[in-house]
Amino acid sequence: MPRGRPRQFDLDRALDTALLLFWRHGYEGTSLKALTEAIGVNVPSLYSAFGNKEELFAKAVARNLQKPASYLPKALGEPTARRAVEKLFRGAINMTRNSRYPEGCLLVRGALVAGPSSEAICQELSRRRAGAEAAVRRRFERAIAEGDLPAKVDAAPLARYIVTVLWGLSVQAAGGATRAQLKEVVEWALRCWPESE
Amino acid sequence: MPRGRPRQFDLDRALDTALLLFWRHGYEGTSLKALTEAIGVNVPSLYSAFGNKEELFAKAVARNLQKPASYLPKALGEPTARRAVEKLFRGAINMTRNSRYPEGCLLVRGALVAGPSSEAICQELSRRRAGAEAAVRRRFERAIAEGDLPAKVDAAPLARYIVTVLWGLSVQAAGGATRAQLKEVVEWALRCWPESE
DNA sequence: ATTTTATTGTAGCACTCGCTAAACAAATGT
DNA sequence: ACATTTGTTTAGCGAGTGCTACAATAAAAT
Repeated sequence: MPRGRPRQFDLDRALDTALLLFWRHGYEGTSLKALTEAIGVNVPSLYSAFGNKEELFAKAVARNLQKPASYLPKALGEPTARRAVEKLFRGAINMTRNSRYPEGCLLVRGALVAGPSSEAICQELSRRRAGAEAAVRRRFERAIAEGDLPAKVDAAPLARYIVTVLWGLSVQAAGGATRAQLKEVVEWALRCWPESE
Repeated sequence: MPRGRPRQFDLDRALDTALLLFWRHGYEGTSLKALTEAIGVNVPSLYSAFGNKEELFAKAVARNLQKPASYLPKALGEPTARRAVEKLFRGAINMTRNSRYPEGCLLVRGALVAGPSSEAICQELSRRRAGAEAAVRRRFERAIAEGDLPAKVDAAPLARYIVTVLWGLSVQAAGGATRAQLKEVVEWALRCWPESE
């Protein structure tokens, strides 16, 4: 056991409920009062554990990518690019319309825009989205090298298209689109797939 | 001339600068102080002219649809559904990457999520997005009735797919995507067009 | 000239924001 | 027993939030 007084709340549980709040109301829409009340802890305890609101948000984003959004790396592990994208979309819909989570992706809901004081948050999320896009692009580059995708296909624009649909699905989900409706969108989105022509 | 002391600022100009601020920083990220300073007017004048912050936002949204986002009804007036969608995407990119405007669409940037006090704003924007989707759907229904689109095509899912890409483009633009990159996305998005099969 | 009507400027309301200093409490180390 | 370390509690800071009461001002109506 460590030296001083033991912490009276679970760090991971606290981070999970913080994640849910940020996910639902966004960075600016989530107040410290809401956070501390939901976690059941006082403000200084939260600060000594996670730093400040900005750091807490960053850690919540990291946790989001490890747990609820872990479908992305898993999907990209599929043997073919086509199946990877299918699983990617399926995973997105699964997370995006899940009773345990808010509708849509934290990377889109968290802070697409913000006041002058929270611009760093926007940029952080923007980088994360770009990271997801890059991961998809690398998977397509591999698929091209393996002959899985036609050599004439350019990986970067295709990846950008796929994640554009992905972010669009988040907006739709945030607006109340049902799982079936999102599936229909994915069906249309996949009709342009290179192999099918 | 009306009865009392004449207003010393232009209502439309004020609404335009309010629109730009809401557009850039979102509803929650735009403070009354920022609004009044940018417009060059005191708080009570703003309130007597527009009501409160929420009403001002609603009027800014309405103005946005009349001016910067007027490309939507114009695009849907094109003779064929295919050309309508092409013009829709082109108009969206034009607005979304325009030096005069923030990057992306107000309907997505304004308030995708919000704190408990601003949920009405989210719903308002959600309704507006649904309205845009419905307009596209009706255009497709007309196209099907005219034989412009194959009869087996279902208008609603196709419209939902198109606007999903549209909202996705807004997220991409907000993240710094260039005009050329967005055009590449649109190219991919249009490859699934029914006629092309 | 006076009254009426509407906007403007000043000041400040009650409240929330993110955040922190200081005292108290509970564990370990010597 | 005592000091040390660490977390919790209480209380409150300064700044900012949306909003409004009130008096001063500028026009039209009488």
